Amino acid sequence: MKSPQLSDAEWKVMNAVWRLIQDTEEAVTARTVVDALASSTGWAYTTVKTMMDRLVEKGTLEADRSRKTTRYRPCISRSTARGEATRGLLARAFGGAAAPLVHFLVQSEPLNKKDRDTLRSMLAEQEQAADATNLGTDPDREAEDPEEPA
Amino acid sequence: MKSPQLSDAEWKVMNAVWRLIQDTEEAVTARTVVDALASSTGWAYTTVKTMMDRLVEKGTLEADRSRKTTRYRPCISRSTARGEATRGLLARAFGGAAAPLVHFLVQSEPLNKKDRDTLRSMLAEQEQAADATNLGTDPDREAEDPEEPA
DNA sequence: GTGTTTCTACTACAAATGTAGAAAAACGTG
DNA sequence: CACGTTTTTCTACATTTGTAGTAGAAACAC
Repeated sequence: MKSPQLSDAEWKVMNAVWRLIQDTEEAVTARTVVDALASSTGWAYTTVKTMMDRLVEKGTLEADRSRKTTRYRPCISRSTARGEATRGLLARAFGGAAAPLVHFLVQSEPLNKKDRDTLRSMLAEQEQAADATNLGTDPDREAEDPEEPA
Repeated sequence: MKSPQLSDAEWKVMNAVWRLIQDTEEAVTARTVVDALASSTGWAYTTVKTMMDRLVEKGTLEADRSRKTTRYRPCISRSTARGEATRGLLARAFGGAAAPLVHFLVQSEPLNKKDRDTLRSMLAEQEQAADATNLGTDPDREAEDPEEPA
């Protein structure tokens, strides 16, 4: 079920596919992807084709061979892939806890006003959710602090 | 200068090294690391040793051969490594922009009260910094929104 | 239908990663 | 010092990733 983590080059391909699909609403050909990547990577047709076929094997892309030229479409959404990659990073580098990564990100890359506002309202919502859950509960105990496993 | 991205297994080793160093304040032997990883990975001595030596080649660990048994110590701090890994993820999967990842994280893993508070005060600080910078400036223009490159 | 352009399928091959065994070297100790 | 215990060094080997060439099949262009 869990698609394997994408490699660097695979991300480039997938990013192109997601973008193109979004633009055209249509499954894309390898050629389209090659062209889309040409300026940034300069990859040969066969290079991209090889990667796309490998991605099909991995279940990340799906190939539609019903027409003259094979069309590809993602099997997982960009956000799913992002989620998996993020969980991977969290697991590998942050002991699984999201908070340190959030802090790190906000620290290292100050957000602009819009993002700050969005974030604040997300926090407010969580505040509410927490309040609701914790009515009549030990007011100090809200969420454990997962520590890196030994 | 930029240490290469660490692989999964390498993160496990480095995590063990950072943890042990923190505990003991002393450069560690391969044996110590093997033992520390034994329960979670079951790796053979030579496996760990190989990885540690490769990490030395990569400049991630430093070997001190002045004593009978080689001692290793990290060449980069855990936070530096985390930063690099995070930048890698941002570049690969989020078009380089931190905000979407922050939102994603906060959404997918609600923060506890302490973390929320910390985060809010970080935001407040950035608010202030932004205000200070923007005195007498077009009040709408604060930070551009980097878009995924074509 | 013949030539030209494009695709597909295979194959290749080097570097990196994951995992470890074997043999040699060094250590510690009776 | 001879011997058992660790360490170190080398070597090995399967997989995955990055990158592409070739040859034959298909499709297109007239």
